[in-house]
Amino acid sequence: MSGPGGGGHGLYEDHPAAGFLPFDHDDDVVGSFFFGRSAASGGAGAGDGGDDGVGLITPYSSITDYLQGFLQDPVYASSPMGDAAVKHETVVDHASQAAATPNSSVLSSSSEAAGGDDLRRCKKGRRPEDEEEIDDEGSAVQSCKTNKMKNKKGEKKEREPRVAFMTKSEVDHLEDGYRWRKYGQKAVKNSSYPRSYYRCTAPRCGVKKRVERSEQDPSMVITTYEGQHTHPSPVSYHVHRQQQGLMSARAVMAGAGYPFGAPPLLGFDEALTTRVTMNQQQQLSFVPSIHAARPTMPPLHLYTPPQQDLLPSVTGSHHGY
DNA sequence: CGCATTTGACCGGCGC
DNA sequence: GCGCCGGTCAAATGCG
Repeated sequence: MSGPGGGGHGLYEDHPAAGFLPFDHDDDVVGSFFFGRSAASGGAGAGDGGDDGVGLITPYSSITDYLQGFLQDPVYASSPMGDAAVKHETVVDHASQAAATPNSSVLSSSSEAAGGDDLRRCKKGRRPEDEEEIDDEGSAVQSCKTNKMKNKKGEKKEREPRVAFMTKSEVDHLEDGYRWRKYGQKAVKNSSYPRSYYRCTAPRCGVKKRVERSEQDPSMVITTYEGQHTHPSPVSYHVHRQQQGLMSARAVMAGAGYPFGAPPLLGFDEALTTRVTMNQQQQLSFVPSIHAARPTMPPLHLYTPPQQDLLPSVTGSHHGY
């Protein structure tokens, strides 16, 4: 295979662009950027000035919230980067709201709030010819990677907005309320941990996510979402099976004036608690937030729900719903 | 049996 | 131009 596996220059240690990293290009950067920033600056994005590319997103209580909120939020979707080819990165520290989401943080980037979710499914490789596929909705789908990477004018294709979460977890694949199918795994450079590739199993939903462990802190899982779900989270079904704990948690969110309304779903949080429930021994190492790891994170405008037991006891099946 | 995962191969982008 | 590397495909395999 082409698996590089080891060696190389330390992206994590000394990425040249510490202040502003082209997030959309290499997710190794996620870790690098994140830690670099947190360690280097209390603000101003660790960098050579002028770079206000790094901002703080407010209040999302979970990955699910991001998936359904951030990616659709016009404010961030159309984003400050305007038409420039510049990428915009955003950081949210979910650890600050430890109670609600004990240990996840977020990075995000969008290269242009491009929505095109029709760039999926590209029969690359053994494809004998460059045929064009028609997807279920009748729209032409570029069927090869070449086309996927470039638009008709030969320009580089714009990547879909991406959001990365760092979560302290012992399991790699965090439940977030959606169903995912793993379609690949690769060893990544400068990391002893492989990166797994998942795609949403829902028909016509081109959302992908990548999961990898932080080389610097193996207890941290970096989950990068790309794209936007075109369907509601199947976890809603699961929610119905929840005890009031979770439901009340949602109520709290709503009642507290949650900026985008109560999170449609609490899939991720749910997953967290689910996992804890499933494997008690994980609980001890799972709970501590990443606060300790990143003490210099600036204060964020984070939503902190009126405290209650936001971690309902959940009887979880391991599946998303 | 159907679906998910594993895994080696392949392709394109990009840096040198 | 070449090689490295990330990303994806798809056959094989595993599992419920």
